[in-house]
Amino acid sequence: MLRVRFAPSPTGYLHIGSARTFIFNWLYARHNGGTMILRIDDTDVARNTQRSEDSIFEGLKWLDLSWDEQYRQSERLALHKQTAEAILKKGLGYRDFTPAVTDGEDKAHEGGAWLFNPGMRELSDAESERRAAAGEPFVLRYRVPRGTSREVRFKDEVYGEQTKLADDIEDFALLRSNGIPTYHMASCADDIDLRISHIIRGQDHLTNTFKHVLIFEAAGVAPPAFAHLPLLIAPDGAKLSKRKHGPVVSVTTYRDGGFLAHSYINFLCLLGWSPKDDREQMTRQELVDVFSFAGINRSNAVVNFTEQDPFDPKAVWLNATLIRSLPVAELAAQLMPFAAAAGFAATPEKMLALTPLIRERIKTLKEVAEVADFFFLDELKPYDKAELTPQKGDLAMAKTALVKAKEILATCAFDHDSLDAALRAGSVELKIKAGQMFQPIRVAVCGRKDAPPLFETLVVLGRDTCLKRIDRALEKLTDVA
RNA sequence: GGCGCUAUCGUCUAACGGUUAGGACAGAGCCCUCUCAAGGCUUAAAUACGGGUUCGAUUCCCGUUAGCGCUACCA
Repeated sequence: MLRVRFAPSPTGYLHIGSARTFIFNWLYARHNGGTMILRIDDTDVARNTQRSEDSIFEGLKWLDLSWDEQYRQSERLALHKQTAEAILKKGLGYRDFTPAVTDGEDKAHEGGAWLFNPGMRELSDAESERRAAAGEPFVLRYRVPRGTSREVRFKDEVYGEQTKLADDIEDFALLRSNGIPTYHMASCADDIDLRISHIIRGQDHLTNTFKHVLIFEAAGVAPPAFAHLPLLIAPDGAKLSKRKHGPVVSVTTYRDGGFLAHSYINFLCLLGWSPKDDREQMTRQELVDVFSFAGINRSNAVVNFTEQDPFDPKAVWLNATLIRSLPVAELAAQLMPFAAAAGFAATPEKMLALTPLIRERIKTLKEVAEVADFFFLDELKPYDKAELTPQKGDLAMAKTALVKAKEILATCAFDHDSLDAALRAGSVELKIKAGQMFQPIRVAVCGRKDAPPLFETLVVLGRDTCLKRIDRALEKLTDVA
């Protein structure tokens, strides 16, 4: 039975790299009909926060990818300790009574090679038991084979055969002096207990895997399959970090920026993985169908953001194309909360009417605020009357066009074709080009030159609003001859 | 420092010994057009460096360089 897990630790918000790890796990599980498990790795009591956990769930909820089972490591401590103690009993671990280094400054083995503490490693069982019984705090370490030329090995589904000399692996901790298991211990004990068959995670764990193989071995279990993912990095090559790169690394930044969850997923899939043909825009089902470890790359991928623009242009493009391909009703519904956030009194009916006019003009849902403002504003934002000037014309031409338009709009049937015909006829009558006729009207009703096609816009706006706005424009032109 | 991983256009990537090194985003130009978009077409842009192996290397091997990761009683 194929079982995979996503195991975030609640020490920060849901990170873009974690989101991709989650997605790849999900894709692999769904592709193979396996089980997707969410496990909250909260063994670092000091750094866990509720806020962080909330943000992880918030991000996962937005992604809208399901999981089948859920666990919390802090509720499974007994199992972890039990597994650690079994390792100690087998003689594969030992107690290290060296006091913890308290001040961060003294980073112990700076530059030097720290592999193990000989004195503690060789403590006799009797001595070790005696000191433990006396209540002396200790950290439980794995007794990594020394001087045996033993090689620890595993096959990574992405990086291939991996080997490392046991002599190069330090005696890592299993249990802290407060009795809480370390990440390595808790993670492996849970992976064993939850019968995880494939561990899919970031490449930052590639070298940790040798330790994990040792733990599985000590527990007498065959290790699962491993697939490490290339890391997501910043344009400067550095690892993505909250402190250095700010909110760009958070999943919710994309959500709040007006991205559709699926375009974000699609974008993330393209980072470090490829379907090996030239497809880039793929549906969820297509991704599930084609996903495999064979398509995963080995080199880190840059998330291309800048200080001015937090979003990768490719993600934006993917989002824009998905917005355009969505059924109008669905897009309109997605737009509603963003319109509300912009302070627009948007009704579903009105949104439905204007969505076809803006769908090709917005790259994110959030842009509804700038692109569709004139559909909602009672009073247009102030604009310079010079804006009313038609191409190759002047304000006088704008004025005559508007006067004519007012006359036409007052009586014309308010549908696309009638308006088209009447306004074009108007321009012929005035002996100006159609474009010169349309431009002043557009600016008068929209407040700017960049706007959706004119007739549809007029229809959605309605006769009253159009006439009122043309009047307002003409007021600006009272002193024009 | 030790150990490990990686290296194709600015970015994401394709080419699992033989290609004019392909696609996409971003850029530039043209077309379409009532503005803005969307769309269509065109264009510029890459195999880190040095050695091998081979009839032939982006591809295999070695070295150099660079980047990243691990080296915590963080995960």
